[in-house]
Amino acid sequence: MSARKQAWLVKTEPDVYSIDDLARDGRTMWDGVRNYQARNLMRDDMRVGDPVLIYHSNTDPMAIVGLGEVASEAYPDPTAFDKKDKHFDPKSKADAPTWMLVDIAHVETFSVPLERDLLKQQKALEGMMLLAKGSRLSVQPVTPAELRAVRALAKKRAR
DNA sequence: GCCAACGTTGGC
DNA sequence: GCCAACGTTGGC
Repeated sequence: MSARKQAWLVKTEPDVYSIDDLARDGRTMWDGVRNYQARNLMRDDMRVGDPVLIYHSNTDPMAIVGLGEVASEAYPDPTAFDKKDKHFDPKSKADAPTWMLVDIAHVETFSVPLERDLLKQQKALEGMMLLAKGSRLSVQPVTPAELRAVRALAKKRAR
């Protein structure tokens, strides 16, 4: 028996890539992450099949909008090698890639987005990294209790 | 639009 | 190695 899967949360700006885009694509390279801590989590700690909450940041309303799952092992982020890409990084070399990513697959879109204000009201989510002041990490671990609370909330709010 | 929090860069 | 300056994230 495998250990309980680690759960995650990833942020995305819906203007750039939304849960609807993910639903349409089925799965996608989670590219463009340029933060070492976030990279390390994807590279070292994510496992295929881990659940991933999808969060819309920098938008109105900000909300957890659905669930995905890790769909690949980590591999080099090709956008780092592409001069024309916004996330091009001349320091990342093909034989020693700086930036790694995983694929994320769509699992479900919550019928009602779980807005940040609502999340903040949940006792069970008090310690959630997402809700901490100044928390900017775009790939973050989620505890089993937090995942359970979010899924329960999604079910309760479903219509 | 503002700005706090945080990460990175570069001069020394 | 320190730290000031700068850039970015992202909530408000």
